[in-house]
Amino acid sequence: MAELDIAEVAQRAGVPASTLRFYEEKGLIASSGRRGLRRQYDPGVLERLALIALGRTAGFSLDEIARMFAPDGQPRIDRQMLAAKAEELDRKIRELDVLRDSLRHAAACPAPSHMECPTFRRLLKAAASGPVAMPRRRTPGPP
Amino acid sequence: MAELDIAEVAQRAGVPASTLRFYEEKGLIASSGRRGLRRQYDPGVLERLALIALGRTAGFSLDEIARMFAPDGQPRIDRQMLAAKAEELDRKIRELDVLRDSLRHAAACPAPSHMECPTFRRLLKAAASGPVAMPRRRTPGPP
DNA sequence: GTGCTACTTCAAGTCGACTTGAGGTCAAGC
DNA sequence: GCTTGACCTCAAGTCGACTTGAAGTAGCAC
Repeated sequence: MAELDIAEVAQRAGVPASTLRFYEEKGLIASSGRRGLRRQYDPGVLERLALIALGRTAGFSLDEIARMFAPDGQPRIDRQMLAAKAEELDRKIRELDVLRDSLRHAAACPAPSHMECPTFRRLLKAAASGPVAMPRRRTPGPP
Repeated sequence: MAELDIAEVAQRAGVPASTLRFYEEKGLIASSGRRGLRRQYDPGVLERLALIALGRTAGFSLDEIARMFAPDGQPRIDRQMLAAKAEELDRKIRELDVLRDSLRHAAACPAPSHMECPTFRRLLKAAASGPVAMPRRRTPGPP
């Protein structure tokens, strides 16, 4: 039989079981049944979890991802949305490119203080005028 | 006289006054005095706020940024830290590059369902094996 | 001197994605 | 049959960066 125990899904998908329960509560995944208390999953859940991980990586929220599944569970991904996200990502990448180069310069800059480095000052001006949203990192941390 | 009122600093720096108070509480900025109750700022605070914005953009936390100022208020930025952040940023950029390209492909892909597109499936596998931390957006929102 | 209004303080609330803790249950091994 | 341990539920907590709300106050115009 092909049913997977929650522990196995957790292990294979690389997420804690608590996350699986949380996703279920949010309607992102479904368990195919129970053995006693324990959730059993259809192997297809792994693909679905991969899809969720992908969506998260692309910057979609869990709610947005939830909307990407048709009621029957089939992914129903709006191509326009993907294209829009790709463009958004592209803009962000460009910004990060500039930032990375500037950081590198600042790191290598021979000016005695960063405030005396023209490149650094230019960076500052840019930062002052065009703030970019930047992230927190996901740090699940140890038990 | 060159003192700026909190409202003016807020306006010029493009952040709400509440943020300035919050930053002060965190020790990131300091007001130069008061006129009555109202905070007055030295114009240098604008540069400092730009520095903070820059740091945020680069992915530093407020606490990390706080540590980038010497007790005398002068920025004291560790070049090694900058270089490390630049490398971190570079890795992230590469990941996002791949992701963007894949999203674009998926958006343009002629397969009837995404699950039948080989590129999409490859993407999925990658997402499943190497999860990437991705951000929340800063959405200050309307009053 | 009175009002208006933009500031002030301080505590508490928000957002998203989970995690943690307390107390309970059950399949399996001995 | 009893223990063990991994799962269960449900509520509450966490993290970071702020925002919001209530209640108070001072500078300025009149």
